[in-house]
Amino acid sequence: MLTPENNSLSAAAPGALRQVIRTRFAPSPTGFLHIGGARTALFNWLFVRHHKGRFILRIEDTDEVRSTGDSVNAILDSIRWLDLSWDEGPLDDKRDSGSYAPYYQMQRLELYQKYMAQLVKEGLAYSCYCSKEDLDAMRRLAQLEKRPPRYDGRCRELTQSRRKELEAAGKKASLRFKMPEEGTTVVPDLIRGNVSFENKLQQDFVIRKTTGGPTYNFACVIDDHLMEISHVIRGDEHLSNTPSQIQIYKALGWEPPKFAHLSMILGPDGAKLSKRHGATSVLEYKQQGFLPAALRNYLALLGWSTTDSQQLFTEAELFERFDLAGCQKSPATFDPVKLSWMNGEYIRKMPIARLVKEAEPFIKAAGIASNGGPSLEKAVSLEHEKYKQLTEVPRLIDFFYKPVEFTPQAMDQVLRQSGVKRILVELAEDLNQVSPFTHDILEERVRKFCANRGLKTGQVFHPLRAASTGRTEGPTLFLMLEIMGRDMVISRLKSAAALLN
RNA sequence: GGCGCGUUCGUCUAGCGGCCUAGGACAUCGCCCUCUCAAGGCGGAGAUCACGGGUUCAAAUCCCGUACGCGCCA
Repeated sequence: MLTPENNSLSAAAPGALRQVIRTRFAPSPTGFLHIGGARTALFNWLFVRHHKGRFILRIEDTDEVRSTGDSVNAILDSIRWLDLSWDEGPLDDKRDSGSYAPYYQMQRLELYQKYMAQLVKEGLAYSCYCSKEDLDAMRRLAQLEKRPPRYDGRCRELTQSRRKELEAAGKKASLRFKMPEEGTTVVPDLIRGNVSFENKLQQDFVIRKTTGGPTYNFACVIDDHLMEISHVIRGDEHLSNTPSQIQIYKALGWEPPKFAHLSMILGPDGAKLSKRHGATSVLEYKQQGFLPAALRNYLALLGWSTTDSQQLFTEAELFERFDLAGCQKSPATFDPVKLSWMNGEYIRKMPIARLVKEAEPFIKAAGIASNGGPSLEKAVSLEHEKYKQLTEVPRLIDFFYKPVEFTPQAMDQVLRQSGVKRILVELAEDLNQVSPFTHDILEERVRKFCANRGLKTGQVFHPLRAASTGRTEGPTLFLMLEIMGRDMVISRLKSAAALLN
């Protein structure tokens, strides 16, 4: 049971602590966490880490039909994977719930009701008995008369007795907020400057649905205030809602937080990024072998930049350099190619042991078992500079662990060339004498092999690679042979030779 | 439809009145390195700063309008 008394907030004076930077990410659990949401969460998080404030996670689950527990889990998993640690929010084994709990809106209904009652009492909100049909008719008429379709305020002045009648007739009521009819509401936005809206063009918006639940615009205000959010950093799509919210703050005698509206993320065709553009869920990026740090770095650059256009940032640099002033007003197009490049940069900088650890799930999923072959560390390190995504690791090392499969190019362009069979047979014999079987000795030996026969190095190197890996591309040859080991190399040379006539 | 926001290389962006013959990054092209593929190094191409008017000695930068895109309301 939540009452103002046991809500610890009543002890803390709202507004008094505003110098503490507090931001929040408030997703609706109606699906997975998508890239746009992740970017919003990231900016809130970076802003807070820069200012040494607190990052709050709040679940806006008041849409009873569309909200699901699975979505909550998917979103929390995504945020955890991205490592955007929240300081307060849904309980988690190691996180403090904070003193502003609960963080699920459905558990805060009594709080909303309290402030709804206050507004009604002060004459700032009123019951509206219009049915969906009434409202539809109103809209159609407005369209016919070429007026903007907005609620005409007809229930504002209902008499007590009329109200009773309607209620007796079983009419369900929503609660509407009385918007001021004159003046303008200015939204001071940290990214866009002052944006003003004329009050007479706004409408008396619903704050409580007929089902009894609060609407987004209302719950959001109550929570942001009670949770002492200092900066509301959210997507552009909420800018038009902000004047309504500011009026609620005013009606309740509260000081609004600072606002910052982030530009949207678009797909390659200029439309808002969505499923038809490919992967939009954060978890899909995990599956595709992106590293959280790389995704964070890439996302940070979508709509934010420094004056020197720095591209790669350590986490500490991001904390230090991030600010709202560097945020872009215009929307940004998501570029998977650049993300991929950046991920490659992160992989290259990663110590090999760490890379192996990160890549292991992908290696296992590809059916590669490391027993019976070289160590994964050795195999993976050979192509360290080549991976852009973790998903590429298995197919660049699998020939160490699986039977050789010859690509058409390896067959046609290399192995089936004349004289190759003989080279392979002789090479197998020659390399069998090599000791120790190390890359420098091997290289010396093979070069000598070429010189003795008057062959160009390429005439031998390429067949050697094709025979031992089945491919025309791969890691640096002699180091690869060393790691493969004498037995495997010799036997592969022999069986490749046997394959040729 | 009304209101709001936006518009610099294909993409992300620097730029906040003279430093801009517009800088960086990804992508692209060429060369070098080289046993292949990468990585790396060097270099090139790529933006009439959406368009049209102003203001100013001077505008990508300030003001107004138009177009287009997007968002919100329904």
